[in-house]
Amino acid sequence: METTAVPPDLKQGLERCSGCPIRHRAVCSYSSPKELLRLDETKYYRDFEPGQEIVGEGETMSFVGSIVVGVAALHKTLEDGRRQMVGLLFPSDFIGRPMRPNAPYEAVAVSPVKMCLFGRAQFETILQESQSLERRLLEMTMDELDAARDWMVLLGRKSAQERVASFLVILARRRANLTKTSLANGMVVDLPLTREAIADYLGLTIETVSRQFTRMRKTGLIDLIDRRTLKITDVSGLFRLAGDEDIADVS
Amino acid sequence: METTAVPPDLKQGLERCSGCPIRHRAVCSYSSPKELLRLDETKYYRDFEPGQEIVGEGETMSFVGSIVVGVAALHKTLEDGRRQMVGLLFPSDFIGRPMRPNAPYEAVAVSPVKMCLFGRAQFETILQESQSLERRLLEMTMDELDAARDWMVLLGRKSAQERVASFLVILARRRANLTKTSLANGMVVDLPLTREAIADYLGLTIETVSRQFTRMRKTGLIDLIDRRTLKITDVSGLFRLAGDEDIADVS
DNA sequence: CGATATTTTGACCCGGCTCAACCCAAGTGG
DNA sequence: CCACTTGGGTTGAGCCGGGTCAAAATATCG
Repeated sequence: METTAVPPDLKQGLERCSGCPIRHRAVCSYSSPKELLRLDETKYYRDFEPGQEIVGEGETMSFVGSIVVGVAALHKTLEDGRRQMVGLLFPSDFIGRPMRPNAPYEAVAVSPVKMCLFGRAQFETILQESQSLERRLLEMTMDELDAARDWMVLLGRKSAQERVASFLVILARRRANLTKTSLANGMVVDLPLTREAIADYLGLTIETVSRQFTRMRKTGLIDLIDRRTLKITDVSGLFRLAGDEDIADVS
Repeated sequence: METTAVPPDLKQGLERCSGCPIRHRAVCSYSSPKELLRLDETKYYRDFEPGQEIVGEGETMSFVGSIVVGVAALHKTLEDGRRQMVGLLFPSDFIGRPMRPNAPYEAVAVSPVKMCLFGRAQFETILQESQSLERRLLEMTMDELDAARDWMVLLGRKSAQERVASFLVILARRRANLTKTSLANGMVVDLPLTREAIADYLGLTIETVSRQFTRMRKTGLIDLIDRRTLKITDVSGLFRLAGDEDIADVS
């Protein structure tokens, strides 16, 4: 139960948990200073290149952990190659499920990713003894379930146009939260995903995604700055298109 | 902390928790006899008619609890009336999320439903103090999340034919588990849902669902016995159509 | 037995998929 | 420095699966 067998240089670069950028939002956010010390001893960091696989579909996971920096995607694939994204993870999101050795999906780094990891067995042991970790994990799982259900509505009932609009709204919301600016016309959003990944997210083809973008440009809802950046020129129009959002907090 | 204000006759019919049909699978399945006593004191039963609303979308829930008998569905609805089912609940499944007062979906009884309920605030109190309840709730939430993600693949990438096949496979699996018989040709499955509910489940229209059923009848995959019952005449064919299942356990 | 709800079937249409060409930016090596 | 490749993105033409609308068939229920 000492420091685990991790190359010491991996411990460099990022310091103790107390200074961790996701300290207050990740699975450890309810942990006491004492518990944090224990996690501190056990954790290690690992980096992933864009496109690099974090775990394969069906594979046994040797670790679980949180995204500290970057974006990762969870995919499921049918035998004939059709793919559907089933999770999009940002810093502070957790990958891996205690008590469930096998990943039911593939996890891939979308941008350069830094993860804070724990050996799965070790994490399970800690979890057994920690009410606060378990509580937070329950909360985060419920949030993911809520997101998954909104996503199901999108996939089951929305048109291509509405799907793309919803996707942009999600990104804009996220960004507004993070930067604590309000959603406003002229807001610049950068797309963390390629067209292909967006298509996988939305249950569409890349061609359709592309067409919807240009259509929204022609309608004056958005400005395409470059392939990874766009400006929302008509927030309320976009929200109306997306369909299911509380327009309430568009100020 | 006594018995809550519930008409005493509701306490009849179903006895103490120890004899409860879902005792070993519900949220309370990890609870000690001592904890069970506490739950026993707090719980009450309530019945819902088919079609009756259990909670409305966005409504504040005054209770949480488990389905003891029957089937319930969770729906989300867009402003223009398009509906998508986002959850299908059977006995032992749990409705309501601690620490989240508002339901993000509508819950409706599909068949006559008997629920074992707790006041939401009371349940939250008990949950604070109970590792075993919380652990089980976490497990169940993760299971739901897994199901939701399979469902997303269905909605995002499968054809109408594949969706209906997948739906039947899910029902057949469930039934095989419950009755402990293996999946076999000639297995009779009863549909707990109307065509409309099936369509909502699958992200299709009732017409398409109907057409796919008759198509599968003509192909010799199934026999339609009556509108709520069918016989699977070609299990492996059905599984192949469904596409993503481990055909492994078709014996 | 009429009356109403559910399901099936048919005819037609359209949104999004397929296939293919083209564009554009960023390497890469001669 | 330029020709060539390479990978992502856009655009166009045509098709088809599943939606829409309408009507017939089949329960279900007083």
